[in-house]
Amino acid sequence: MNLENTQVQMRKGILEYCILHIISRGEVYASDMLDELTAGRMIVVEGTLYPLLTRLKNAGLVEYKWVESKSGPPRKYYKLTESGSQFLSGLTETWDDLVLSTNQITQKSSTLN
Amino acid sequence: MNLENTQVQMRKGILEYCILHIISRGEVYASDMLDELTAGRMIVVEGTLYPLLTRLKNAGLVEYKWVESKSGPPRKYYKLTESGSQFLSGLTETWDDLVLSTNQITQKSSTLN
DNA sequence: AATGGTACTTGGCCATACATAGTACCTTTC
DNA sequence: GAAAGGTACTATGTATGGCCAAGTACCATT
Repeated sequence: MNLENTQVQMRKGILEYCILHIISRGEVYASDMLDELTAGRMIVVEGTLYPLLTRLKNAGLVEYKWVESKSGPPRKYYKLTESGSQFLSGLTETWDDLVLSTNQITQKSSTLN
Repeated sequence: MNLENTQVQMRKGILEYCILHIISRGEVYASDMLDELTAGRMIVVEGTLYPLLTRLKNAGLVEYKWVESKSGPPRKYYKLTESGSQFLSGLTETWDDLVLSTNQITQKSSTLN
Protein backbone atom coordinates (compact mmCIF):
# COMPACT_ATOMS: atom_id res chain seq x y z
CA MET A 1 0.00 0.00 0.00
CA ASN A 2 1.88 2.99 -1.30
CA LEU A 3 1.10 6.26 -3.00
CA GLU A 4 1.99 5.11 -6.48
CA ASN A 5 -0.35 2.20 -6.24
CA THR A 6 -3.20 4.33 -4.98
CA GLN A 7 -2.63 6.76 -7.81
CA VAL A 8 -3.05 3.87 -10.20
CA GLN A 9 -6.24 2.79 -8.46
CA MET A 10 -7.65 6.30 -8.53
CA ARG A 11 -7.29 6.45 -12.29
CA LYS A 12 -9.50 3.47 -12.85
CA GLY A 13 -12.56 4.40 -14.80
CA ILE A 14 -11.53 8.02 -15.01
CA LEU A 15 -9.31 7.34 -17.98
CA GLU A 16 -12.28 5.87 -19.78
CA TYR A 17 -14.18 9.07 -19.18
CA CYS A 18 -11.32 11.25 -20.44
CA ILE A 19 -10.78 9.16 -23.55
CA LEU A 20 -14.45 9.19 -24.48
CA HIS A 21 -14.50 12.93 -23.99
CA ILE A 22 -11.48 13.45 -26.22
CA ILE A 23 -12.99 11.27 -28.92
CA SER A 24 -16.26 13.15 -28.64
CA ARG A 25 -14.56 16.32 -29.80
CA GLY A 26 -13.51 14.98 -33.19
CA GLU A 27 -11.94 12.04 -34.90
CA VAL A 28 -8.57 11.18 -33.43
CA TYR A 29 -6.13 8.31 -33.31
CA ALA A 30 -4.16 6.96 -30.39
CA SER A 31 -1.22 9.35 -30.57
CA ASP A 32 -3.54 12.34 -30.70
CA MET A 33 -5.17 11.09 -27.52
CA LEU A 34 -1.86 10.54 -25.80
CA ASP A 35 -0.89 14.10 -26.70
CA GLU A 36 -4.08 15.53 -25.26
CA LEU A 37 -3.82 13.46 -22.11
CA THR A 38 -0.21 14.44 -21.64
CA ALA A 39 -1.09 18.10 -22.13
CA GLY A 40 -3.50 17.70 -19.21
CA ARG A 41 -0.73 16.08 -17.17
CA MET A 42 -2.49 12.74 -17.23
CA ILE A 43 0.25 10.37 -18.22
CA VAL A 44 -0.90 7.22 -19.95
CA VAL A 45 1.14 4.47 -21.54
CA GLU A 46 0.33 2.54 -24.67
CA GLY A 47 -0.30 -0.67 -22.77
CA THR A 48 -3.16 1.10 -21.04
CA LEU A 49 -4.61 3.07 -23.92
CA TYR A 50 -4.81 0.43 -26.63
CA PRO A 51 -6.59 -2.22 -24.58
CA LEU A 52 -9.00 0.48 -23.41
CA LEU A 53 -9.79 1.48 -26.98
CA THR A 54 -10.38 -2.16 -27.83
CA ARG A 55 -12.79 -2.48 -24.94
CA LEU A 56 -14.66 0.64 -25.98
CA LYS A 57 -14.88 -0.67 -29.51
CA ASN A 58 -16.12 -4.10 -28.47
CA ALA A 59 -18.71 -2.43 -26.26
CA GLY A 60 -19.96 -0.49 -29.29
CA LEU A 61 -19.20 2.88 -27.74
CA VAL A 62 -16.70 3.89 -30.40
CA GLU A 63 -15.94 2.93 -33.96
CA TYR A 64 -12.94 3.55 -36.15
CA LYS A 65 -11.80 3.73 -39.72
CA TRP A 66 -8.34 3.09 -41.08
CA VAL A 67 -6.61 6.12 -42.50
CA GLU A 68 -3.28 5.92 -44.29
CA SER A 69 -0.44 8.03 -42.99
CA LYS A 70 2.39 9.69 -44.86
CA SER A 71 4.84 8.96 -42.12
CA GLY A 72 4.23 5.42 -41.00
CA PRO A 73 1.68 2.65 -40.86
CA PRO A 74 -2.05 3.36 -41.21
CA ARG A 75 -3.93 4.70 -38.21
CA LYS A 76 -7.22 3.93 -36.57
CA TYR A 77 -9.28 7.09 -36.36
CA TYR A 78 -11.93 6.83 -33.69
CA LYS A 79 -15.27 8.50 -33.22
CA LEU A 80 -18.17 8.01 -30.82
CA THR A 81 -21.20 5.99 -31.72
CA GLU A 82 -24.66 7.12 -30.70
CA SER A 83 -24.52 4.70 -27.81
CA GLY A 84 -21.08 6.00 -26.88
CA SER A 85 -22.44 9.51 -26.76
CA GLN A 86 -25.17 8.49 -24.36
CA PHE A 87 -22.66 6.59 -22.28
CA LEU A 88 -20.48 9.66 -22.02
CA SER A 89 -23.42 11.65 -20.70
CA GLY A 90 -23.91 9.08 -17.99
CA LEU A 91 -20.22 9.06 -17.17
CA THR A 92 -20.14 12.82 -16.88
CA GLU A 93 -22.87 12.72 -14.30
CA THR A 94 -21.11 9.91 -12.45
CA TRP A 95 -17.85 11.83 -12.37
CA ASP A 96 -19.49 15.05 -11.23
CA ASP A 97 -21.29 13.22 -8.45
CA LEU A 98 -18.14 11.51 -7.35
CA VAL A 99 -16.19 14.75 -7.17
CA LEU A 100 -19.02 16.39 -5.31
CA SER A 101 -19.27 13.58 -2.79
CA THR A 102 -15.55 13.40 -2.27
CA ASN A 103 -15.21 17.13 -1.81
CA GLN A 104 -18.04 17.11 0.65
CA ILE A 105 -16.57 14.28 2.67
CA THR A 106 -13.14 15.85 2.67
CA GLN A 107 -14.80 19.17 3.41
CA LYS A 108 -13.56 21.12 0.47
CA SER A 109 -15.57 23.87 -1.11
CA SER A 110 -17.40 22.31 -3.99
CA THR A 111 -17.24 23.43 -7.58
CA LEU A 112 -20.88 23.07 -8.34
CA ASN A 113 -22.56 25.00 -5.56
CA MET B 1 -18.95 -2.33 -19.99
CA ASN B 2 -21.82 -0.49 -18.40
CA LEU B 3 -22.32 2.57 -16.26
CA GLU B 4 -22.64 0.73 -12.99
CA ASN B 5 -19.38 -1.02 -13.52
CA THR B 6 -17.59 2.17 -14.42
CA GLN B 7 -18.95 3.78 -11.29
CA VAL B 8 -17.40 0.97 -9.32
CA GLN B 9 -14.10 1.42 -11.10
CA MET B 10 -14.12 5.17 -10.53
CA ARG B 11 -14.40 4.63 -6.80
CA LYS B 12 -11.25 2.63 -6.59
CA GLY B 13 -8.68 4.36 -4.51
CA ILE B 14 -10.98 7.27 -3.79
CA LEU B 15 -12.68 5.42 -0.99
CA GLU B 16 -9.33 4.96 0.68
CA TYR B 17 -8.81 8.70 0.53
CA CYS B 18 -12.22 9.45 1.99
CA ILE B 19 -11.85 6.93 4.79
CA LEU B 20 -8.45 8.23 5.80
CA HIS B 21 -9.85 11.74 5.82
CA ILE B 22 -12.76 10.77 8.01
CA ILE B 23 -10.46 9.01 10.45
CA SER B 24 -8.17 12.03 10.48
CA ARG B 25 -10.92 14.13 12.00
CA GLY B 26 -11.29 12.06 15.14
CA GLU B 27 -11.57 8.56 16.45
CA VAL B 28 -14.38 6.67 14.80
CA TYR B 29 -15.52 3.11 14.29
CA ALA B 30 -16.91 1.49 11.19
CA SER B 31 -20.53 2.52 11.60
CA ASP B 32 -19.54 6.14 12.13
CA MET B 33 -17.65 6.02 8.87
CA LEU B 34 -20.55 4.48 7.02
CA ASP B 35 -22.77 7.25 8.33
CA GLU B 36 -20.42 9.96 7.17
CA LEU B 37 -19.94 8.38 3.77
CA THR B 38 -23.66 7.96 3.34
CA ALA B 39 -24.24 11.58 4.32
CA GLY B 40 -21.96 12.52 1.44
CA ARG B 41 -23.94 10.26 -0.86
CA MET B 42 -21.05 7.86 -1.17
CA ILE B 43 -22.64 4.51 -0.57
CA VAL B 44 -20.34 1.85 0.77
CA VAL B 45 -21.18 -1.60 2.00
CA GLU B 46 -19.61 -3.47 4.87
CA GLY B 47 -17.92 -5.95 2.57
CA THR B 48 -15.94 -3.06 1.15
CA LEU B 49 -15.23 -1.06 4.27
CA TYR B 50 -13.96 -3.72 6.62
CA PRO B 51 -11.35 -5.21 4.30
CA LEU B 52 -10.18 -1.68 3.52
CA LEU B 53 -9.75 -0.91 7.20
CA THR B 54 -7.79 -4.12 7.63
CA ARG B 55 -5.51 -3.13 4.76
CA LEU B 56 -4.96 0.30 6.23
CA LYS B 57 -4.15 -1.25 9.58
CA ASN B 58 -1.73 -3.79 8.12
CA ALA B 59 -0.03 -1.00 6.21
CA GLY B 60 0.48 0.87 9.46
CA LEU B 61 -1.57 3.88 8.34
CA VAL B 62 -4.17 3.50 11.07
CA GLU B 63 -4.40 1.88 14.46
CA TYR B 64 -7.35 1.04 16.65
CA LYS B 65 -8.35 0.33 20.19
CA TRP B 66 -11.24 -1.75 21.42
CA VAL B 67 -13.97 0.19 23.14
CA GLU B 68 -16.90 -1.47 24.82
CA SER B 69 -20.36 -0.49 23.74
CA LYS B 70 -23.57 -0.26 25.70
CA SER B 71 -25.62 -1.62 22.86
CA GLY B 72 -23.71 -4.51 21.40
CA PRO B 73 -20.29 -6.01 20.96
CA PRO B 74 -17.13 -3.93 21.44
CA ARG B 75 -16.00 -1.65 18.65
CA LYS B 76 -12.72 -0.87 16.99
CA TYR B 77 -12.07 2.85 17.22
CA TYR B 78 -9.60 3.95 14.60
CA LYS B 79 -7.18 6.81 14.40
CA LEU B 80 -4.39 7.78 12.03
CA THR B 81 -0.78 6.98 12.73
CA GLU B 82 1.95 9.45 11.93
CA SER B 83 2.67 7.55 8.76
CA GLY B 84 -1.04 7.56 7.92
CA SER B 85 -1.13 11.29 8.29
CA GLN B 86 1.71 11.69 5.84
CA PHE B 87 0.07 9.27 3.47
CA LEU B 88 -3.12 11.29 3.58
CA SER B 89 -1.22 14.39 2.59
CA GLY B 90 0.14 12.61 -0.43
CA LEU B 91 -3.28 11.28 -1.32
CA THR B 92 -4.80 14.72 -1.10
CA GLU B 93 -2.30 16.02 -3.60
CA THR B 94 -2.92 13.05 -5.86
CA TRP B 95 -6.65 13.57 -5.78
CA ASP B 96 -6.41 17.30 -6.41
CA ASP B 97 -4.12 16.71 -9.35
CA LEU B 98 -6.41 14.09 -10.76
CA VAL B 99 -9.44 16.32 -10.55
CA LEU B 100 -7.51 19.17 -12.07
CA SER B 101 -6.27 17.05 -14.97
CA THR B 102 -9.66 15.53 -15.60
CA ASN B 103 -11.41 18.87 -15.56
CA GLN B 104 -8.84 20.28 -17.91
CA ILE B 105 -9.17 17.41 -20.34
CA THR B 106 -12.92 17.52 -20.23
CA GLN B 107 -12.67 21.28 -20.49
CA LYS B 108 -14.46 22.24 -17.37
CA SER B 109 -13.61 25.30 -15.39
CA SER B 110 -11.27 24.18 -12.68
CA THR B 111 -11.75 24.69 -8.97
CA LEU B 112 -8.23 25.59 -8.15
CA ASN B 113 -7.40 28.34 -10.61
C1' DA C 1 19.17 -4.49 -47.51
C1' DA C 2 19.52 -2.32 -42.99
C1' DT C 3 18.05 0.99 -39.68
C1' DG C 4 14.98 3.60 -36.99
C1' DG C 5 10.55 5.44 -36.12
C1' DT C 6 5.50 4.92 -35.84
C1' DA C 7 1.27 2.26 -34.77
C1' DC C 8 -0.90 -1.27 -32.89
C1' DT C 9 -1.22 -6.04 -30.23
C1' DT C 10 -0.86 -9.40 -26.62
C1' DG C 11 -0.24 -11.99 -22.16
C1' DG C 12 0.38 -11.88 -17.56
C1' DC C 13 0.37 -9.50 -12.94
C1' DC C 14 -1.70 -6.95 -9.22
C1' DA C 15 -4.87 -4.36 -6.26
C1' DT C 16 -9.44 -3.02 -5.07
C1' DA C 17 -14.67 -3.01 -4.81
C1' DC C 18 -18.27 -6.05 -4.26
C1' DA C 19 -21.46 -10.07 -3.22
C1' DT C 20 -22.26 -13.40 -0.06
C1' DA C 21 -22.01 -16.02 3.81
C1' DG C 22 -20.47 -16.63 8.29
C1' DT C 23 -18.79 -15.82 13.31
C1' DA C 24 -19.13 -13.68 17.74
C1' DC C 25 -20.99 -10.85 21.21
C1' DC C 26 -24.63 -8.30 23.60
C1' DT C 27 -29.31 -7.06 25.09
C1' DT C 28 -34.05 -7.94 25.33
C1' DT C 29 -37.97 -10.84 26.05
C1' DC C 30 -40.74 -14.38 27.70
C1' DG D 1 -32.08 -18.80 31.55
C1' DA D 2 -33.00 -20.05 26.79
C1' DA D 3 -34.48 -17.96 22.43
C1' DA D 4 -34.55 -14.09 19.31
C1' DG D 5 -32.83 -10.17 17.20
C1' DG D 6 -29.53 -6.65 16.53
C1' DT D 7 -24.71 -5.01 16.19
C1' DA D 8 -19.85 -5.53 14.88
C1' DC D 9 -16.51 -7.74 12.60
C1' DT D 10 -14.45 -11.66 9.38
C1' DA D 11 -13.60 -14.52 5.38
C1' DT D 12 -13.85 -16.23 0.57
C1' DG D 13 -14.31 -15.83 -4.12
C1' DT D 14 -15.20 -12.97 -8.50
C1' DA D 15 -14.53 -9.32 -11.86
C1' DT D 16 -12.29 -5.39 -13.65
C1' DG D 17 -8.97 -2.22 -15.26
C1' DG D 18 -4.24 -0.12 -15.29
C1' DC D 19 0.35 -1.38 -16.08
C1' DC D 20 4.69 -3.84 -17.56
C1' DA D 21 7.04 -5.96 -21.04
C1' DA D 22 7.53 -8.03 -25.31
C1' DG D 23 6.29 -8.53 -29.71
C1' DT D 24 4.34 -7.69 -34.57
C1' DA D 25 3.84 -4.95 -38.58
C1' DC D 26 4.34 -1.15 -41.63
C1' DC D 27 6.79 2.82 -43.63
C1' DA D 28 10.56 6.03 -44.99
C1' DT D 29 15.26 6.96 -44.99
C1' DT D 30 20.05 5.78 -45.66
